[in-house]
This record gives sequence, C-alpha cells and structure tokens, in this order.
Amino acid sequence: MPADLRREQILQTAVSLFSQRGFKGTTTKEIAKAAGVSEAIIFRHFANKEELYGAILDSKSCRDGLRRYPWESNEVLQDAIRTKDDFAVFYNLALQAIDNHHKDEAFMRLLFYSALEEHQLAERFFGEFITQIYGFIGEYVSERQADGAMREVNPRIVVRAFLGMLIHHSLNNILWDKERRILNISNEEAAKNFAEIVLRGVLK
Amino acid sequence: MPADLRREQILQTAVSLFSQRGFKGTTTKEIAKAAGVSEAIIFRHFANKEELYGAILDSKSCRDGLRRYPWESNEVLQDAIRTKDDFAVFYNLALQAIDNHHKDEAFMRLLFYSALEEHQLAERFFGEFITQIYGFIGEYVSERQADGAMREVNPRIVVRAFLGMLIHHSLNNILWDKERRILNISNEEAAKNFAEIVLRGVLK
DNA sequence: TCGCGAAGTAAGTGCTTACTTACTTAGCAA
DNA sequence: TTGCTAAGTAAGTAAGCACTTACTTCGCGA
Repeated sequence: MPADLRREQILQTAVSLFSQRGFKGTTTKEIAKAAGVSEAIIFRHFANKEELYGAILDSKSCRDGLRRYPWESNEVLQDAIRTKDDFAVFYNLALQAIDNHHKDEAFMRLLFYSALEEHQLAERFFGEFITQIYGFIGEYVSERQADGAMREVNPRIVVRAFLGMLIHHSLNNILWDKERRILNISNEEAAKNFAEIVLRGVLK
Repeated sequence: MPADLRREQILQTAVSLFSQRGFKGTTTKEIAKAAGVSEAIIFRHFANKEELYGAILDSKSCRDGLRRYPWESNEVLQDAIRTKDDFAVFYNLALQAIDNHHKDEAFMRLLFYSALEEHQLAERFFGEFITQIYGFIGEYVSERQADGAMREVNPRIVVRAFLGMLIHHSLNNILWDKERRILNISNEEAAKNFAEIVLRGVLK
C-alpha cells in the first residue's frame, strides 16, 4: 500500500480507537492491530503517539468538519436568513447540527476527550469553530432585535441556550441514553421543538 | 493517622487527580505522592486501582451529591412549586444547578470522564439521579399543562431543553471557556435568562 | 517493660508501554 | 539480471505501570 493511503488509514483507525478509549487508554499496539500492520510502521508515518493524535486535526475529514460552517452550502438555510424566516433559520440550524453530531459520533467523543485532557484539538476547535457560531447566530439575533422582532436579551445568552439544547441532546444520545429510554424522538422532532422553544423564548 | 481518615484522604486526592487526568491518565504513584504516603498504603486501603475508582461513588461527599435532589431542603423552591410560581420554580432550579456545578467542578469532570470511559460511576449517576430529575420536572410541566397554563409539548423535551441550557453552560465554564471570553455572566443572570427563555417557550 | 497490632515504607516483581533496530520482501527502472 | 527504493516486519529495549513483599516504627494496654 502506498504511503499516503496507509497514513490516512492509520489516522482513521486512530480516530476510532482514541474516540472510544481516549488518548492514554489507547495503545499503539492496538492501533497497529486494528489497522492490520505492525507497530513499527505507525512510527514510520508518525514520529510518536502525540504526533499521531495531533495529526487528526489536520486530516482531511477533520478539516472539513472544522471549516464547513452550517450556513455554508445550505441553500434552505441561506434563504431562510435572507427572508428572515426565524423558525426556518433555527429549525435548519438545529437539524443540521443534530444530524452532524449523529453522523459523527466518533468525532464528538474525541472532542470531549480532548477537552477533558485539555488537548490542542479541543482548544482549536472551540477557538475557531464555536467562536464563529456564536458570532453568526448572535449576529442574526441582534439583527432581529433591531427589527423589533425579538426582545432585548444578550444575544450570546440566546446562542448559549440554543446550542445547549442541541449539544446536550446529542450528548445524551451518544453517552448516557444510547437506548433512548429517557427520550426517544427523531432529529426532526427535536429540531422542531428546540427551535420553537428558543424562538417563543425570545420573540416579542 | 487512623485508617478511616487516611482512606477518606486518599479518596479525596484520587477524585482530584482522576478528574484532572482521567482513570488511565492517573497513576497510583501520583496519587500516593499527592496524598503524601507511599504507594503501598493505597493498596492496603483499596484492593486495586479499579476499586479505588469505584469507591468514589460510595464516598460520603459523592453520596450527598447523588442523594440530595434540588427540591429537597430548598424551601424557596418548595414554596414556588406549591404556589405554582413558574418563574421561581425554574429560576431556583437553574440557579441551584449552576451553583452546584460551579462548586463541584472536579465531580463534574469526573462524571464526564467516566461517561466517556463508560464506567459504572456515570451509569449509576445517570440511572439514579438524572432519571429522577426528568421525572420531577416533567411532572411539574405536565401539571401546568393540565392547568392550561402551558402549551402541549412533550414534557421530557422541555426538560431536555432546560437541562441542556444549564449543563452546557456549566460545561462551557469548566471546559472550553474558562476565561469567560465568549460569555461572562453571573450564575444569577444565567439562571434568570434560561428560566425566562424556557418559560416563554412553553407558556401559553 | 514488654509485646502486639496498626500504620507506615523501601525496594522490589513481572508485565505493558512507547519506541527502535536490524532485517526481509516486492516492484520496477536500467 | 541486477540493484535500488519503498513497504513491511520480528524481535528487541528501556522506562513506567499496578501491585507485592519483607521489613520498620509507633502508641498503648497489661
């Protein structure tokens, strides 16, 4: 197998294992076995375990997750923003977020592990991505306040409340309530209800 | 030092270290050093590292956290429930939760670590404590819907939205935004705003 | 004063870990 | 065919890990 493909394959394997057991909990031996190679070739591609962990950040799949914001390449959402259809804006933001979390459980777990371990991975993600999200949604809320459509609340509190619902819901599904015993609803239903609650919460 | 005190001291030290670095990331040597004793005495008090981790659940400080529900020993809250003062109910629930999270950062981190590691600690906490919370707040919402005060939404979705705001806010403060760069508000302000948003979100 | 149990330790033990070395194989241009 | 390079491995090594052993110290009732 050519070097670049093998490198990518090891990275994917590492993401999967690190997300299940954390950095310290995953051994290079396990990664090698799961990737179907000897341990030595891992160290041919990455100087050490730490570098392997760090390389996840720069891997293609992860860059996509970091770079692509919810409002890009989503015409329904962009339309909703242009026409100031508040419900459509919040519904589509919510649905896209919950869908993504659902699709990328491994990446979510990885982010949480790295946040607890205070690793660069989490710091960069929240420094780049989350800050942008607060800026963007906060901006929309400000605009609607200026329009007189929404009451005067600190827009960032609105964003925190909204993201809180979404992320906490996904976290429940991924970590604590995998069997959906406490709450078993579709992503669409969740998005609709969260959008409704936050909107009624801030609309005049 | 007498055995029971030493045991408790080792436990406290372990909570602190496990919460910082996780189970796998903390060595018994480190715990011993932090507790100011030799490694051997840890194993006199606990059969192995796993048992030490498990014993945290049964430790006094943790039992308190598990057993004491927010509506117990909070007369203001009980009054609010009796008089159906919706804002006071949600405000006091929110404030108490955020205050507790703030006070017990180590325990919060420990819970997240153990949730990711799929340890009994997290399973028991969510099985016992969180289920009760959903039952209790959900019950209140149902009651207010029957009164005709709140609109018909799945009460558990309301609870999820509300808890989501609270837990996500605390998580932000503990993990990602320690310097409060994105949002810097007092616990009272947070509780007030979250209570307002969720209430306007569900009141008729 | 003695002896005994509880509290403590220094110095291991064997296993696992991240990482290395010295070697083999496969493909392919000259 | 030859020889070179990239892809791969088996078998290490030193350090670190959870956990043990064999021993010391201390307080206290008889």
